[in-house]
Amino acid sequence: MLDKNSVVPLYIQLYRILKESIRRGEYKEGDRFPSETALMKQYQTTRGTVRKAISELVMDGLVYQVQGKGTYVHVRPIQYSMWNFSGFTDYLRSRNEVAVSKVLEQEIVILKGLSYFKLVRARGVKRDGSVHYLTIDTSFVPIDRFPQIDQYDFSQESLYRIMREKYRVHPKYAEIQLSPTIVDDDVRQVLQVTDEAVALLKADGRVLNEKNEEIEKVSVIYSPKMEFKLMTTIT
Amino acid sequence: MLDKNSVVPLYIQLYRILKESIRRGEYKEGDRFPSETALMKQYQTTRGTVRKAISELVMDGLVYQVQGKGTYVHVRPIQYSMWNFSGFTDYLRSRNEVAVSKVLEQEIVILKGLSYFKLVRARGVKRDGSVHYLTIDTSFVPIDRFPQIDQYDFSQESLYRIMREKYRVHPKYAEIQLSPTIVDDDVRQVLQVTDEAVALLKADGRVLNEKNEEIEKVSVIYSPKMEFKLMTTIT
DNA sequence: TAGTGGTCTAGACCACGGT
DNA sequence: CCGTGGTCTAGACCACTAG
Repeated sequence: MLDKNSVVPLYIQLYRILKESIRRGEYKEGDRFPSETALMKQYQTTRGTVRKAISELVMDGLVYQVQGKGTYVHVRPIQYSMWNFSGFTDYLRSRNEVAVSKVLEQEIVILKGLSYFKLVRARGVKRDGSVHYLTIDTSFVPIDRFPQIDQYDFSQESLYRIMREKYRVHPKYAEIQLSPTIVDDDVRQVLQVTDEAVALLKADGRVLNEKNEEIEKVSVIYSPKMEFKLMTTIT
Repeated sequence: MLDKNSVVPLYIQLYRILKESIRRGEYKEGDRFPSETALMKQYQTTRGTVRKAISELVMDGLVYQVQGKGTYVHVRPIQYSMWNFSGFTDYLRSRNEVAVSKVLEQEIVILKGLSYFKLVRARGVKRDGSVHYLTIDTSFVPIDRFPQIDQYDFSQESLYRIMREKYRVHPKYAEIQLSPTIVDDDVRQVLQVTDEAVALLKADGRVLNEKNEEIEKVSVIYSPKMEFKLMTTIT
C-alpha cells in the first residue's frame, strides 16, 4: 500500500512498486498491465497519481500505452541509455549480476585553479568466477564541495551512494557528449579488446544536482561488449 | 491564444507557442520564464495544462524548473539527441540553416521475404554557397505499407513528411543502437573526412508508429563535425 | 510573508478499440 | 455498448526561496 505520510511522493511510491513487480517477472512480454482504473482502486488514489506513476514506467521503456486498448509490458525493456550514469550497480543487480569495480588511479589534481579528486575505475561484472570489465570511468569531483572524499574506498563503495549519504548531494542530470575514439593499448588490455582496428564509444560530460550545479565531470569508455541502446519519442 | 475546438490538445498548442517564443530569442540564457500562474491567466487555462506544456519544454532541455524560485530558460539547449530521428530539416531550419539532401542510392530490395524500398542519402547544410554533408542515412521502408513510395523525389521531399501526408503514418518512436565504426573511403569522401585514423559514430535502429509497428529500419553515419549531445535525468 | 513549483484530489468529457 | 487511455478543469495543501 501507499504511505500518505511519507516524504516520498505517492506517485514515486507507486512507480517503485510497479517497477518491482515487473522486475520480478509478474508480467510476460506484451502482457496487459492493470488498467489505470484498476490501479486507482487497488491503491486508493486518484487517476492523476496513477498516470504520473505509469508515465515514469513509460519513460523507462518498461511499458507502453495504447489508447482504447490498455497498458502493455515491454518484455525486453530498452536498456535505457546512459549506461552507468543512472546506476551501473543497480542495473546489474536487477539482472542478477554482480558488479565489480577496480580503482586504476586516484589522486588530487588542480584544474583551472580548483582542486578535484580524480578517480579512474574499471567497472564490470563477475560471472562464473571471472571478471569482465565493461567500462573505464574517469571522474573529477570538486574537493570544495566534497571535502575528504578521497578517504573512501571506491573499489567497494559506490560514488553516488557516498555523495548521497555522506554529503547529501543528489545527482539529478547528466549532460554528455558521445564520440567514437581510438584507444591505446592500456585501455584495450583492461577491456580485453583483442582486435586492433576497433574504435570504442566514449562519453564525456558532467553530472548536475537538482539546482543545476556541477558536481562531477566524467568520461567513460565503453567496451564493445556493451550495447548502447536508447529509445526516443519523435515529436 | 489557444483554440479549444482544435483537434490539437491545448497543452501541445501552448507548448508550441512557448517553444517558438524561446526560438525567437525572447529570453536570454538563465532568464526567468513566466510563472505557471502567469501563463494560466494569460492563456485562460488551468495549471495542469500549463504544467504539461512546460514539462514538454523541460524534456526538450529548453527550460528547467527550481522549486520556490521559478522556471528558467536554457540558452544553449542541449541538442537533444536523435539527430535526424526527430526532424533534421526542422532542426536546421530553427537555426536558420538550409538543409540539403542528395540521393546516393535508391532501389527495391528483398529482406527476409519482404520487399523494402532502400534509400541512401547524404544530408547536410548549405552555407555560403557550399554544401557540407553531415550524415549518410540508409533507410529501409516496407513496400507493403508504403506502396509506390519509390515514385517520390527524396532529394526534394522529406521522407517523414511523405509518410505523414501521403500515407497517414506518423513516426512516433525510434529505437536505436549506437556504435563506433571505421568507415571506407567512399563514406569518408562524401563526409569530407580527411584524417585517415578516425572513427565515426553510427546509429542503427528502427522507427515505430504510435502502435509500436515498425515503419522504417535506419542506419545513420555521422560526420565528426556533428556534436552528439544528450541530457538525461538520473533517477 | 508572498510567490514559486511539487503534489494530490475528484470529478468531467473525449476518441478509440473491441464486443 | 463498455472499458481503455488522453485531455482538461478547479480547486487544495505543501516545501522551498527570497525579500
